[in-house]
Amino acid sequence: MAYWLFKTEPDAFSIDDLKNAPEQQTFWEGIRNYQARNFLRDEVKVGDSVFIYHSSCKVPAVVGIAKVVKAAEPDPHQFDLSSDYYDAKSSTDSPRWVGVTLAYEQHLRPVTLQAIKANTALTELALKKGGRLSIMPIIEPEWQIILEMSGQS
DNA sequence: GCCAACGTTGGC
DNA sequence: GCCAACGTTGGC
Repeated sequence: MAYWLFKTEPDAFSIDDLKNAPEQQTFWEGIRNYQARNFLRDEVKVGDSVFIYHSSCKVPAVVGIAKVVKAAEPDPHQFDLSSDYYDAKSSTDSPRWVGVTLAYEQHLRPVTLQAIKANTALTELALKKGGRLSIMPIIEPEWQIILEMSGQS
């Protein structure tokens, strides 16, 4: 059982989109970064908990929680010529990119990047290090701290 | 829209 | 396999 933070641009796909999706689930598509891919493929497991983080928006923040309901499988967009995520160097024999399926759990009172940066108890969080990673691990104590910061625990 | 930080690419 | 150039990300 592990904890993760997934970034998303709310203009493209927000926590509300996840909540409103069929069965409140979505295939987390379009990860095109090797480090993030390796996490998805090797370490993200069914049952893991995920903070949804909104980036590239007015108030970057952790806005909710989702659960992993399906382990990594090939991202079909990499084979779709008409997709922005198309990758000519990937093949169906050995797909380069994968995605997992997430299920909506709950909204949180947003925990802003500003607040996260200001919290000296959060020392390990990759977000603080200006990481551009779209998927990053969170250690359990820091997951709890962020939960408490949102007023839930 | 700027810019810093980081990842990826490609020449050698 | 190094490293410079280039592209992308994402906060401000």
